[in-house]
Amino acid sequence: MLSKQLKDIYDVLYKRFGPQEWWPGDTPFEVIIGAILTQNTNWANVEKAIANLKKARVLTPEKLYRLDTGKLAQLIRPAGYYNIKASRVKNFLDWLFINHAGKLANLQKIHSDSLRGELLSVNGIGRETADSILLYAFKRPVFVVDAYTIRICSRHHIIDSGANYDQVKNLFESNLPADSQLFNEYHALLVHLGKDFCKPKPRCADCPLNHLHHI
DNA sequence: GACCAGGCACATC
DNA sequence: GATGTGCATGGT
Repeated sequence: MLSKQLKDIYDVLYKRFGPQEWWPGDTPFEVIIGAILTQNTNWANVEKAIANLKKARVLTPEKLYRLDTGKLAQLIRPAGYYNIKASRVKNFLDWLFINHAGKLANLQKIHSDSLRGELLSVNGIGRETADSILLYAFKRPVFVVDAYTIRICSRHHIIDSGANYDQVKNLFESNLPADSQLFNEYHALLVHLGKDFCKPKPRCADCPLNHLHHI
């Protein structure tokens, strides 16, 4: 039974690592900007970039929308890929202001599937970033898949290697209750596990999930 | 110095 | 649909 297996994994991780209290960020807007900045980037570097934005007092939709893209790029330099990420932040803001009056509150009434489609239409927002925004900024019961999720599930034979993003997302969403708090904690726990035990070059001898394979 | 980090778009086959 | 490449800083 897949749902029991997924629940067992969650219980093991929660007991081992405890609550993760994601997403780190004071406001939904900060969560969204962080979701774009953390693409393929260590979170510690993103924190430096966000600190720069706060220090410059531009971490609001209005201020960032008006800020010159080159200036934005310099502020977010520590996050890496700063030119392309500055464009991506701008693309999101263009969409927000042109289609939704620049107000995040206007997004609350949009259904998750529809909002996901709109976010995916923004150049620079892909599936993981869109799902992170839906779950962590808007509390929608959407499961976020990332490189760690696929690697962990693949190595523990929960999915076959080569499974794509949507297959893995569908697996979790179909076999767990649609609970945003559960999905929040589950994804964060998988990332924690991945950082400690599931790097590309495996060091999985002491992985907490190993004892679940009691064949 | 090598490796890695909470991806994505785009070109190409 | 699968695969390869550019994008870039900073920690271990």
